[in-house]
Amino acid sequence: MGDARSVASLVDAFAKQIELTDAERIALARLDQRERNVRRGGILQRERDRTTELFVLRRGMAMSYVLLDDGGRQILRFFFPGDVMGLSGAIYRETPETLCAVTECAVAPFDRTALAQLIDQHPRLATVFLAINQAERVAMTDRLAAVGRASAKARVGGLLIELSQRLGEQGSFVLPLTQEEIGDATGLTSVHVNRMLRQLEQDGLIARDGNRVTIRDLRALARDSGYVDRIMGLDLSWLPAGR
Amino acid sequence: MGDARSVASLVDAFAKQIELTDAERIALARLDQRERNVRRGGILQRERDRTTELFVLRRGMAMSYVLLDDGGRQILRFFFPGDVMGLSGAIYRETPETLCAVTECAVAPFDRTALAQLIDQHPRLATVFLAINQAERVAMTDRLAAVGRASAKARVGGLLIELSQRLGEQGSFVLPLTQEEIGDATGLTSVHVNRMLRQLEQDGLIARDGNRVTIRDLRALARDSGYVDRIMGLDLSWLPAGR
DNA sequence: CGCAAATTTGAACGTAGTCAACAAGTGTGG
DNA sequence: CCACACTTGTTGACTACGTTCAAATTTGCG
Repeated sequence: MGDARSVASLVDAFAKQIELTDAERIALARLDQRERNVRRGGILQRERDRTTELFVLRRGMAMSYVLLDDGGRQILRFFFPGDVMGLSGAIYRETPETLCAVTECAVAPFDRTALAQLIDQHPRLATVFLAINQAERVAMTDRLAAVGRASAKARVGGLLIELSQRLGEQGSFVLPLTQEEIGDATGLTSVHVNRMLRQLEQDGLIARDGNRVTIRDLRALARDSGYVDRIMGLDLSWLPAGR
Repeated sequence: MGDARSVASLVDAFAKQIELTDAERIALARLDQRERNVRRGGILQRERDRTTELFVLRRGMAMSYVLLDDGGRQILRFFFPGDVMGLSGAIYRETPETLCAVTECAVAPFDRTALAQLIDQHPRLATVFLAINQAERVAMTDRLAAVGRASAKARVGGLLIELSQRLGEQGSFVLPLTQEEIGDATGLTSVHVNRMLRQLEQDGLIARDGNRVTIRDLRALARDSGYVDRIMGLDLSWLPAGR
């Protein structure tokens, strides 16, 4: 919910969905008062940890993943400023997934009891939370469909589009992931990711210069990748008035 | 969240997570008063529909899926009695996924405004909703990891375990899915699903008699499939008192 | 500068997909 | 009650996409 070089608070993220009352703004702001910096590769919480902490990502880019028994890992999603991280850790006795900083990050940690208190006092925000959560589930749905059915080229192309929407301008951005990480997110080997990247380049769909990627033909890339844009807005008009 | 031949209400499902107050029970019961029967294959809501309706599944088994541009489809999840269906349709202007009855079903429809009202009056239930939702996201996460990395045999094996937990006793159940549907859920072709089923049978991991499947060696099947049991309970001890 | 990580390329292999044909089961209408 | 159509399941031969293994090259960092 904002671009990775920018800074976004929880208030910003929620304000994009509904008109917040002053009391709601104050309550949300209380959740991200503290700030902690995390360096590239830093682990915020590890699979199987017992933790009750959640985070708002303020600056940078993070990801969540699970380790597979064969030693590999599956990257589940990427986080951008304004996103809440670690909700699943808060509701399970043991965290099911690892949270890790992709780039240097700033996060605002808060405890799940603060979340409970927020919901108790501002029920409408609970619904927004629920909606945002559901939107993330839908996004994961798209990933599942892509990983299940799409060709390697389409999967890589789709990921590039997603990243360019989040952290680029005019389709140009610095790729913060290694090819191995792209593979772990798309279910491919790093070798094959490499081949697909060069093929996309050769097809004229993207250009690369070092770590900088430029989408040259978004239309064609989106078509080839079966990319679905879910930014087309939630509809939260049915919520009751805020407190 | 019970077995598919049984009947479960929303109250049952929530009561498994927390101690409900009388007022909460009444409020939840109000959501599933009406009952509608749906025949096998019936569509509850179609992708791109504009609907504001949610459902509690009372009896039977249902599924959600998205259609892919190449004509295929990806089955996203299966629903069992006590599960809430259609939340994503309620928060998006257009439903992102189709809801379809796998077996003959009984559902209780309610409008999203009723959900908003519930949350407003019983904020604690909102948190439970959020938690259940998150648990579903985690389950989808496991699917993503499986589809992304696991072998065909492991994917099919994992699905069989999941189904046997939900609708079987002693690892024996009537498979309500065609092999094509299993393929659409696991990202495989029906032909290959067939091969994997017979291979699992030949390995002595399962037995088949018509549509009845019996898990012969759960231990080995779970190991080979990298099955993760997420039933190991949510931790909702941190919620405030109910109203 | 020197080392480790990341990228790039090639060749051989294997898993799963495709195409095709047939068998078995199911429901429908004559 | 049977004939027919249609869906579902089963099997074989061939294909192709992506993996594996290995090695060379480049990049970035201490």
